[in-house]
Amino acid sequence: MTPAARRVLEAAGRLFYERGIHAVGVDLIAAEAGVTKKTLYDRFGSKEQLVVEYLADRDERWRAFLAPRLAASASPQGRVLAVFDASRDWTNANSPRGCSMVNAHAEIDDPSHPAYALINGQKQWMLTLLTDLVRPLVPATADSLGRTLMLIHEGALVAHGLRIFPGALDHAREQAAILLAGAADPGSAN
Amino acid sequence: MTPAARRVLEAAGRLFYERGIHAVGVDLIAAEAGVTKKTLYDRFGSKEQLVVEYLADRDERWRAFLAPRLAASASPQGRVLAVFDASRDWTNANSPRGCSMVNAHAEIDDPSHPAYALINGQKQWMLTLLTDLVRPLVPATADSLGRTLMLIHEGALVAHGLRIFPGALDHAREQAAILLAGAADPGSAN
DNA sequence: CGTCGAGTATACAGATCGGTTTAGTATGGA
DNA sequence: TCCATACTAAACCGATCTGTATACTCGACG
Repeated sequence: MTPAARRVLEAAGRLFYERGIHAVGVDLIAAEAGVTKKTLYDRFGSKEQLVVEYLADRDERWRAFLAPRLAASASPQGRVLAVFDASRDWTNANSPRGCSMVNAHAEIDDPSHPAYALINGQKQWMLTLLTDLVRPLVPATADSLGRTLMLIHEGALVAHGLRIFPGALDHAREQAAILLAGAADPGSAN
Repeated sequence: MTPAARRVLEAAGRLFYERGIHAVGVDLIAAEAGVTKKTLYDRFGSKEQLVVEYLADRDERWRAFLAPRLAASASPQGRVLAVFDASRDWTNANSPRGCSMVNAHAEIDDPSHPAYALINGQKQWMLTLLTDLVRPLVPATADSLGRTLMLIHEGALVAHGLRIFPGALDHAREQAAILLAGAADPGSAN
């Protein structure tokens, strides 16, 4: 990726996330990147493709942010909680307005849009991750617990983005810890 | 509200929800409503105001949908579960693409936009409702349990809208029931 | 009978949209 | 030296955007 392309992607990412995809025009992106529209179209071809690369880049950076924290956790419980810790730090630093995938989904109705598969894939990856992390703890009910953790996690991202109440991700982490403790205990419902 | 205004609001609500607010122009709304643009602007004044009335109307209809189900439940537990049941039926009938408030929020960056207060008010209303419903059960920890239920509920709406896994609202209801059962039990955490 | 509100039809305005085109500059490697 | 790549500058395209203006019809109501 050329330096100009990197600046375009940075500007597009910032503007798309803060103002919404349809609300941001390519002229503004080019201007903010200090680049002409010709360069933008030479590198990305279309606004649609730029949207796809924006989402792919954000997902990639999130996974790179999460990976070392997962690797640093020794226990399954610790790894699940590391996901919530990482989400808290990530949202505080990069996502005041909630999940970029969810927000982008709100603006894209066409399921054949190339961003659709990316958005769905990202959520499936998170669900699979959480489910796989709890499988050693609760082999029989890993799917159910994974889904519950997913709901709490997604709910916390929304609550954070809409400022429903402060500390949503901390609260989510607490509840996740309780669920994990209850799951480890044999006589528990789930 | 005149018949033409009602048709405009119906068309706007359908199109805004299905395609996104910025993706739908007033010309299309007027055409779908079988109305001229002049009539639309005579009744609503601006697209922004139409957006506000779209969200207000949807919120009003949701509350009207929920109210009798709450009234029909005798116990606090039953009323909380009635919220999840109502959400499941409502989303199946009206919200294949998730919460209209969350989706609208993704498209509105300006906190001074009149829709902002409406969106925030709707979420605060839901949080207060859930918290007040569990207060008789757990007077000391109602705020915490209300927030947890809110996270699960919002997460389920997102999971439903993004098709993360099927039956998200049923799963949310199950988990809510477990939380309520655990909360009623004295020796429990939370 | 007269008036007023609600509506249609249509043209228009100015801005912005995504995207293209033409022309030219600077750089670095074969 | 030659040539491809990366870029700037700026004009241009047709379409669409929100919003307005003009002129008219129709029915209800006093």
